[in-house]
Amino acid sequence: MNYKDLAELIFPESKDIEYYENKYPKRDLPEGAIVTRVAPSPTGFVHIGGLYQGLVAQKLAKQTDGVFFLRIEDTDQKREVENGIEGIIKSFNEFEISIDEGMTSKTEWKGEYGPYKQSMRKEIYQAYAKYLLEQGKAYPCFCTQEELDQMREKQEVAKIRPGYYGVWAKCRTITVEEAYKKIQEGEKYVIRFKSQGREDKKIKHKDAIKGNVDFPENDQDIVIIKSDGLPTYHFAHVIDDHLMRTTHVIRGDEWLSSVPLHLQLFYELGFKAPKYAHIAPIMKNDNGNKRKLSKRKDPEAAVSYYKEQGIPADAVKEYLLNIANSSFENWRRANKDKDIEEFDLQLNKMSVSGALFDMIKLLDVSKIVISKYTAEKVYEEAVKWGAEYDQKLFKMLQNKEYSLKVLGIERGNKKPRKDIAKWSDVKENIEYMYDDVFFANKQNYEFQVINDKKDINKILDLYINKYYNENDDKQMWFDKIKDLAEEMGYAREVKEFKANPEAYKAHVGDVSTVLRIALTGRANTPDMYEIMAVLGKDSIIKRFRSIIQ
RNA sequence: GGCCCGUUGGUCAAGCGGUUAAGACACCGCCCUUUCACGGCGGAGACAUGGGUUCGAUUCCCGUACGGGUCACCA
Repeated sequence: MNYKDLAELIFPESKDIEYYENKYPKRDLPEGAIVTRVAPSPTGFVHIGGLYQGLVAQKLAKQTDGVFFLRIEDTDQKREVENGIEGIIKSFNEFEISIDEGMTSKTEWKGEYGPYKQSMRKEIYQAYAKYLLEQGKAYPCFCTQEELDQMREKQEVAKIRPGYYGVWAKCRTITVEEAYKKIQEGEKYVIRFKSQGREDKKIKHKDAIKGNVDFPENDQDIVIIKSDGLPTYHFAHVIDDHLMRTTHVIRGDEWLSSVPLHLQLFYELGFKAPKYAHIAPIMKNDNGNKRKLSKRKDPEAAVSYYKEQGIPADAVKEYLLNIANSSFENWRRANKDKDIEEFDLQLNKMSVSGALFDMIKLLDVSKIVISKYTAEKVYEEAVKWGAEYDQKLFKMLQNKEYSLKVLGIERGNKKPRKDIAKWSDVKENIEYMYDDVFFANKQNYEFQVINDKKDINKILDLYINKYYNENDDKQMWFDKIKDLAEEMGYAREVKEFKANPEAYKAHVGDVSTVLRIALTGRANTPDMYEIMAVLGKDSIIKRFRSIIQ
């Protein structure tokens, strides 16, 4: 009896690995094209870090005319959540991080290297496990959880490095006959990889982001096939990225210390190892300590958060690119209207350590992004967001023609306003422009320099009855306000007033402020000429009359 | 604890043996301006620490401190 017999007993149905090697041939791609992937688990939560990694991986593939695919890593059935896969696909769609290959629904995929879901690849992993078994490079292990726990305890007490290795790897020395018998008797087992590594020897690894990193060799006999027949992450990674012909594995740096194991697995299987790029996580300051953005504690860790808040996907991507390559910011300034597709992302310029997530910066980026949108685009996005998250806003925007005018105020010129950072800002920003909303809200007119009731009444009265003409151009319009100021005994120029403050009650700016507050209920607004033009004469008169007593 | 990695203003970060140590966000002031925003100009603010190496270290080496990651039949 030999290894082959044992392998045959364990995986009688498995195909020869040649079958898979032929089925998934080397990709025919141009020189320098890279193949990357994003490989999340369907836990029902899409982390911003996952999106970040996906964005980086996708850009790199696209830049080189390579391939970017989405693989679902669902080998831990305990963690899988209903609609987890759909959620992942939806998120990548919403952020327009398009995949060339991969799952398109829970059961369907596109691409020639599928299935792109690990639970559907069970037989593939088993074929390779069998291949290892046949060569004596893997073996069944019958240790129970309790035995493993006890072993660990002993190791801890004795202050020995924990793990299943060397003399501690009990099942390593079980004879083929014995193992055969146990399996026939129905004993539970896992398949472990028989490591040839030595802890006292070093391996060199050159990471595309972290640079040169030396590690001790792996000497742990890690589990490659769990008792449920599914592979562990390590084994699935090696098999999948080999068969899917991934050239660059871009993943979170929590995997960095597994590199010796992975390299070893690639080597023992006879595969060429891919290049690795380990991305530092996005962190958060928590009482002076840095920690990864946490699913439980930080709402902004979930990609869904950005949608709920109404922060455009474009803005989130720009911010993420900022973190990825700080040169992006300079590029953006020099190329204000270019698509981010044109930015050349470089792995070796990525930070080695994790950046703190900066919401204020994100919002700043977002303001700039939105300031460049057309009124039409702002309108569409705001309506879409409102429909889902804010009915009042949604209703307010029903009149499209009017809303476009409102959203078009000071938009489209060389120095557009930057006062919307997220769609949830829109309502507060423009609600006073809608008569029904304006009059429904209680206005607290807090007049400032000029606060004499009689003067205010007179200013408003004179303005609508004597001065306002909706056909005036901006110059004429402002001259009229100056005339009004003069008539009322206010300085018609601010400079005049400053030069001679004793001569006047106040100045034209203060008169304007009265008009502005009466018109909008607030002291700070965009250009008043444009506001009046959009509101129209009737509304202006109605608003002023409601104040004049 | 072992093993890896990191540490430049509040934050993101350029830098790669000799620099007045960039820039962005945030902050402050001024200008522009009928308000706000935008824009322009200016300001404050940093090389964790101790030893080396060197004519010279933010940059190279070692230690210390601090921070992060990892040590599963989870990914």
